[in-house]
Amino acid sequence: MSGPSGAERKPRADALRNRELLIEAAKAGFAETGPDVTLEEIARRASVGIGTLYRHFPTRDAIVEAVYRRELQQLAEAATRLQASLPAAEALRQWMGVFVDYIATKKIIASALGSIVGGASELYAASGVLINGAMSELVQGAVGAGEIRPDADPADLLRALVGFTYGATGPGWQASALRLIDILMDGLRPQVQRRG
Amino acid sequence: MSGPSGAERKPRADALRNRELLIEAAKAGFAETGPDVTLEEIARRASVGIGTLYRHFPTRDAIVEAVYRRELQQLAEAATRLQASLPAAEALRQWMGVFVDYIATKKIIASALGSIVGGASELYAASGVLINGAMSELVQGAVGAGEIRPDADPADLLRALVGFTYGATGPGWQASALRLIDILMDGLRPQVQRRG
DNA sequence: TTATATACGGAGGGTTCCTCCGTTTAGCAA
DNA sequence: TTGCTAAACGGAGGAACCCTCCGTATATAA
Repeated sequence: MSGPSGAERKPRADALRNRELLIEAAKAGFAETGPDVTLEEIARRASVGIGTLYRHFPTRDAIVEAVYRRELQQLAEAATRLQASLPAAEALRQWMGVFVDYIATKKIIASALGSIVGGASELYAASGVLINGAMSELVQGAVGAGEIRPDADPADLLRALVGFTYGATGPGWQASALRLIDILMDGLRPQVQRRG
Repeated sequence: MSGPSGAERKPRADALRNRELLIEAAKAGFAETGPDVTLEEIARRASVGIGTLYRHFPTRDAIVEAVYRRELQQLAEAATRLQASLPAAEALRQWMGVFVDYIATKKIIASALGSIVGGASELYAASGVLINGAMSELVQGAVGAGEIRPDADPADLLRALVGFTYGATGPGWQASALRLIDILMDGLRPQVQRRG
């Protein structure tokens, strides 16, 4: 399935089509039913057999990753746009707000997000690179501009940001997350002879 | 099982004993095997039948809550002690550090912690009161002493703190959480005519 | 058109959760 | 101490979900 290289054939059209149906079905299933939607339900929504689902995605995590890699691509692109149009620290702040809005809108599964950011799993490496890279760019820009403290670690901040979205089910979580971003940004201001 | 009130009998000694065995077995099972330890395994460890486990704890969440209510009691008590011996903002900082250490040592299950703090579920109401109460006391003390900004919301800070422990499996998560607490505390300092 | 590799669907088995019912046992009253 | 009965027990069996394997279908290349 990696393209025609020598003796290999290109994937059949029906397989490509079914894979796409499964990703769309999974995306809808997670959004409507939640993280515990059964794989049988996803297969049913895609009008394919359960064996087909497993053939394309050997584990539940595999289909989760496929669904969210696309979503996270858009977040990474937002970072680039914000950086091009705003002062560095303000771009960082705005991006974090976009992140929170995005999580709220797309209802990304908490455990998947943790794995994507944690980076311990090979499966989520591609998604992890996108989102970790975006945060790194933003932080480096703000540090370079002298707008946030130089000891700010992008990985720390991404963990915090993901943590602010954690439990994204309560009624006021979004407003709470945005308030926390404000406090965090205040804490990131360059220190003026505080504690050495 | 709520004590002798009128015609009701007090619980039998064997039931009380088995309930205790189940809680201890669950605690050990979560710590050794992780959040996915089977209920059959917990029953086996406690040397009781699976029906007995269900009789005492109708759902997995019920036994999780019972295990962790005790753990969280100790965290709540730590807040009281720290408040009695340290300046207000320093007590808050230290308590958050103790919280992180506690999560690391006891390996509290992330989803349970989220539910305890979120407060949406009746099941976790007792545990939630403990931990939300502790944070409220600490924040009120620090606000009253003029050591942190008056708009600091205890529920926000608790969400942040829990979020910092999220994904508490990576190699450097603990140090990262402690760094984030530092940044958060910096952000909580009373504002000096910054943004109005 | 033919041959063959790719891809399919779903039956069946494994695991875990959960209930129900026959049996046991603890506690209370006489 | 004895008898009664409600509380509590254990585990068999069924449901739900995950996962694999194999007979069949189908897309693609020659």
